[in-house]
Amino acid sequence: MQNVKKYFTEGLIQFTILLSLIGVRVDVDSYLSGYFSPLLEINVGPSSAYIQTPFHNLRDTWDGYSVHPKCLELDYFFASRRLLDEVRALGSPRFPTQLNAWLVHQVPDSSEFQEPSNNTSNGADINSGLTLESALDNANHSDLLPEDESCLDRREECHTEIQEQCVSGPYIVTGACEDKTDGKDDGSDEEAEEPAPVTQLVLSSTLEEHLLDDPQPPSSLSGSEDAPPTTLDWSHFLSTDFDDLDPLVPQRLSDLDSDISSAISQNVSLRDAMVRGAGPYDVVPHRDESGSVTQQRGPYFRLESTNSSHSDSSPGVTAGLATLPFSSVCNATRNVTSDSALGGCLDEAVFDQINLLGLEGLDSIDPQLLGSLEGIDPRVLEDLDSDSGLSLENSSRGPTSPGTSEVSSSSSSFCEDEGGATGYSSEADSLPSKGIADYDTWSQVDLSDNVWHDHSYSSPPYFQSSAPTFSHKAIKEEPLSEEEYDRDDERELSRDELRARAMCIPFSAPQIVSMPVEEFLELLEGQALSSAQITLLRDIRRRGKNKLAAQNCRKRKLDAITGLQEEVERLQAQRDTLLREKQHTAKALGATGQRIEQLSRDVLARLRDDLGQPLTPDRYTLQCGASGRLVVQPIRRPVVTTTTSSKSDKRKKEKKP
DNA sequence: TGGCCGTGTCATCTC
DNA sequence: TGGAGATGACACGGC
Repeated sequence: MQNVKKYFTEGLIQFTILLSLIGVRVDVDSYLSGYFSPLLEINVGPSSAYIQTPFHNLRDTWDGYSVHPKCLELDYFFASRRLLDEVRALGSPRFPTQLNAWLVHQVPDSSEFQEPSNNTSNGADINSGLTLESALDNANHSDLLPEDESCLDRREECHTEIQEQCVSGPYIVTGACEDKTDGKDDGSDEEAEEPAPVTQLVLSSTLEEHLLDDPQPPSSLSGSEDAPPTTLDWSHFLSTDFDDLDPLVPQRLSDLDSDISSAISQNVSLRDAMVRGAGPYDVVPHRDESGSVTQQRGPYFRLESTNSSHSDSSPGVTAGLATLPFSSVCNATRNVTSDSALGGCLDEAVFDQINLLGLEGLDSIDPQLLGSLEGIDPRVLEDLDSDSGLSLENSSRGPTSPGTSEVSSSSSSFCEDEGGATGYSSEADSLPSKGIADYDTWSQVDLSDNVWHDHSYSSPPYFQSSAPTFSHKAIKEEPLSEEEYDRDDERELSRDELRARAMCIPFSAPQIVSMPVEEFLELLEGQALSSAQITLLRDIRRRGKNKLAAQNCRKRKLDAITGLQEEVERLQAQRDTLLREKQHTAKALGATGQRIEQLSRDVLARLRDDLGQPLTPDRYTLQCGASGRLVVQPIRRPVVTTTTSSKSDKRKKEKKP
């Protein structure tokens, strides 16, 4: 029973859509007890959930029907979703048909590229039946004219898609691609080369077959003579209620033109078009004259903009309101069947979801990327945020570093950045991370790449042997090799080193500097040192730390200077840019002022006063009111009072008292 | 030989 | 209150 009901409803849906295509409106809601009510919504017009415009107010009373009195936004939105599911259940969506609709839609546009003779036989007839969009269509064509070979290439790609889809027709072939039309100029031989000749096309509707047999262009099917009453109602509606929509749509026709032109210029790819928000749908209102009243949802995305183009031709209004199908041609030619009609709605719904899926796919990528990034060392990621090597240095120092707690992060890391400039503590900090064993090597191994200063500290070899009781972690590192001992002996020792040696202090300067305060205090207390030795140890430690601090301070200073220089350059560039913009604005303002002045003169020259004399700019001026009205006003010259009169007045005033 | 630069060191301040 | 860091100022050596 469920299947029977399903088939019944499906057939009813198709029949309803077919009727709606020919202008007969059927309220399916009353038959389908609400479950298939979305069909009515689809028939009625665009979903306000998509358009986000107040046009649903008009839609509610459109054609005398009260569509959905409550919760229009959500209802339409979910209705579209339900319809999508239903159509999916009905069968596979026919995207090729929809694609052909797009291509057919391009027929009048490409007619500009065609020979006049082609227009007479193919797509030109489509244009012949158009009345509403003549001006807009011309604008589109004018926009298309400058299009170069890229557009042709796009059309060739489009043509390829047609062939691949194996669903094509004579109008599509001739209209979609210019090269194909050229081939038709040469003769009908080109058609033989078509991989999908017309006779081999499989069409899903009898009407389509009729169209194929009938050389008459698709638009003629829904010509003005056979236009259903609904189309007339629409025309009447559009012509009468348009002014009411004016405040709702402040955009101008030029905006629509630009949109349409852009949409046409990038028309070929269906995916692109769908992603772009169904831009080509804006173009479609051309086919409104065809009379098919299928409530395509084409204008959903662009309803706001299309409605704004209210001026003369009002094709945008046609499209926007309704719903008047962009694909009237395709509807008339191919999508007249229920499948096609559903496909018109379905395809958008499907592609909406595809777009959503695409976006969701992006979201789904992130975890993958994150997952792939999991294998990366977190420190590397931290480096990306680190503007300097300071934090890196801290992380690389490792727990075995004796100076981790003692030496500040900035100071120790700075020495690493400097390539081991002259900081012993820096070397002491960096050594463990580099696998260098002992602090005694700190001054020789790495530092001297760039700078080797005499003031650097080093501990003599005998310090190593003479400090067996020192429990610092650094001492546990690998001992110095004999070569390193020799080099340490050979190199010139600093003053503190010499003093330490002279006073038989059993610790190296790096050890003294890098060890924590607690250990240093324990060292002073537990080693039974003399006061001179303690003072020297404190001085060594103080000077060593101050050295690192000075290095850090200098580096920060350089960084600050560099940053300020960059800031200065950036601000100078910004200043130059602003100056250029100012000049351009001044030029534009001057040109506009001159143009306004010229226009004022022209207007005044055409006007006459009461005496029949032409108005001169010296006496009259044009004022533009807030309402946009242009008013001619006489120039009021200020009364010039001479100095003598003012003086006389003063005298009079003085005499009066 | 004087200037520049890098570095170490001191004095001072702040935390 | 002492330690540590920051910083200006100075000295020194190398180029």
